[in-house]
Amino acid sequence: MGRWCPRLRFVERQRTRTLYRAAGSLRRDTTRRATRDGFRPEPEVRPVLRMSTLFLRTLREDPADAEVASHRLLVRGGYIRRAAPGGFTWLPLGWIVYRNVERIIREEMDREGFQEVHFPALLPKDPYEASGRWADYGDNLFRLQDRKGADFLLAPTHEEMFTLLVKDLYSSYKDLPLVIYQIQTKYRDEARPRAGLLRGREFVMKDSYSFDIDDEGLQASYDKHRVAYQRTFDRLGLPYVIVSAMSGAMGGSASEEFLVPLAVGEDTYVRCSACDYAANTEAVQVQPPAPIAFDGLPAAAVMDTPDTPTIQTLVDLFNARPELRHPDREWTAADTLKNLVVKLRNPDGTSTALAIGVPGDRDVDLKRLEAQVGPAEIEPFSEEDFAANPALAKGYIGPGALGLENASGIRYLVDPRVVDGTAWITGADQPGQHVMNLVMGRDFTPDGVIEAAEVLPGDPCPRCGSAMEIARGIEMGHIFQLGRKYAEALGLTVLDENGKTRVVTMGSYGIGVSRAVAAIAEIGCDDKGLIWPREVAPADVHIVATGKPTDPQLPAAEQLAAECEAAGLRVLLDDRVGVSPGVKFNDSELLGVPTIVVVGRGLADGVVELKDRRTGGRRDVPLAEIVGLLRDA
RNA sequence: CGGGGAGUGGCGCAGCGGUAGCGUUCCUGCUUUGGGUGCAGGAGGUCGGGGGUUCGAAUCCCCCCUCCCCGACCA
Repeated sequence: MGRWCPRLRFVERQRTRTLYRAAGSLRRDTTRRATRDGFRPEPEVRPVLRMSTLFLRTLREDPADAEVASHRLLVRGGYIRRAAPGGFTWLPLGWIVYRNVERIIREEMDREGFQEVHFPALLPKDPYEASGRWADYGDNLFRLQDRKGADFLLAPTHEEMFTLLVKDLYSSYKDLPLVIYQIQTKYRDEARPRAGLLRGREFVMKDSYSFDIDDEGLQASYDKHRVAYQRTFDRLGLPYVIVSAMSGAMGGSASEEFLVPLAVGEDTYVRCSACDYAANTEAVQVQPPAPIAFDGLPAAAVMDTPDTPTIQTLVDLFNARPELRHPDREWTAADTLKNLVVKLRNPDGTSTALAIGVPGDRDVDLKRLEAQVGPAEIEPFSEEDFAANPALAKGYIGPGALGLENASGIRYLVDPRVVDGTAWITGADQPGQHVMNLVMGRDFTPDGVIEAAEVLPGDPCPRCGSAMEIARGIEMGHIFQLGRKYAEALGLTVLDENGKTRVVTMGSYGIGVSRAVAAIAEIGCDDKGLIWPREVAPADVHIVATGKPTDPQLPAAEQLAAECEAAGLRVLLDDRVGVSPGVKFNDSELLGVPTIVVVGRGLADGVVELKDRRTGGRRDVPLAEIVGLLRDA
């Protein structure tokens, strides 16, 4: 890393940019890339994009197979085109937008001193076999064979390759810390690709990996990414919520997701209405209530409760029968303890039964459960399984039979709300019988606690106790302290200052690049079309020439476009002849360049119309002032 | 992988045993030029694929593929 100092380079870049801008010879956000030899500016002037020759066809109607706004509008606006199940072709405008997004991400990575590399997407099986992921990844992994029958895969992420690369080249603590990243096409054989770019089987991801000697170093690398991601999403114009995520069985500790709040998103998260707590539902930790003393609690009693197969019928029965009624109030589902038995399919192919007890007013959330028991997968407990375990009375299962020490021998875990001294109505392990006043800690003792009950709106925040709300979002980024799992599996060690071998600790950090394009489109659009933030837009200004082919508007627009180009602005010029103004206006709104200039009937008075795509606001501006206005905008 | 819907010119749709249609797009000519202008002429389709039934299949039957929506999984 020695000689190359990105931080310094960045400062230098800023300075040069200011100079260029002052000279009016550089477009505002010109792309400049870091290389070992210094900064190499791209061509300083981008030629005007002319709609008369642009490889573009906008559609008058929505494509029928597109549901979400971003998919609909990106196809209709001629940005992308479906080419394969879960795969899209980028057309010229789309590719410009895509590269802008990529550039912003790259700049923010480089700014932190992270270094870019590039792996193949097509990889041999061996490293993934060594890490165990060849088996663990399951059907989502694209697998193929070469002509000799050797196994390959199309990489879904590159932890193994990064780990091996560093192992290849580095062997001393002096080489660390290190962060390297790539922007790569990734492949996942999604069961259901959908929503256009939001979830494809081929997509582009920026993934970076940090390598540190100790936990403090890992934390520092993690924090750097956190900050870099915040800056990146700000520049992309994407609102986001940072939520705690499950690091689960992956062996990591800290893990956070950057979610863009969108109803079309597939991630459910909770957010506190009072404090800044936010978490993926899988990661929500319930705050257990205080235990209750056993003194004075009535004794448990078994009751005949025929025809009560559901929680609701059970509660109704208890409220209806005088001898079962609660002395002070109506019974509710929250007074019951619901017990569910599932089968865990372990990665090694074996199965274990697991029983879960949750308050009867909520269901078991299979996603939360799976996050807790991963990498095992959940299967329903079948009729045959019930038959094989006679201690279980289906529909009347209770703590009396559950537990490693009890008749069923099935491990029994309960919700954190089930604390010592709480009394429950629950199954009595005999058909048609329930037990009431069964007290936790006195009458039964489960094998442990599990976070598997569903999270409901209004549940108390684990941090401050205020009511939480539930929202949907799309995962745009994930930062994750991997720890030593991959380094251990693949033997990545370095010598420390005492000459002792140390296993390196790692972090992995991803941003969905192609997904970001869709998310930005989704966030910004309206019923007329797309609205890009300026930095990712395909142009700074969309100049529309109206009037007959022989009118002065077209030459005036050409002239204006040339002046803008010279001033460093990126221009999209609608110079199509014989296209009516209505069509041009509609296209300009569909395409979503943030600023639109109409060279039209005001030209006779020396003015053009300046339109803001987002607000719809428009005003006449003297032709002579327009370039300055745009440049300073 | 379960449940539901659908595949017919670039796009949107109709046709549901008897010669493949409409709108839009595209091409030509005229017309129009501040919100998808009007008129006329034209181009463009292995009716998702394969098998079967039938004198005859876009249409009926079987298998497969693909797309969309809701669930189970992921940036």
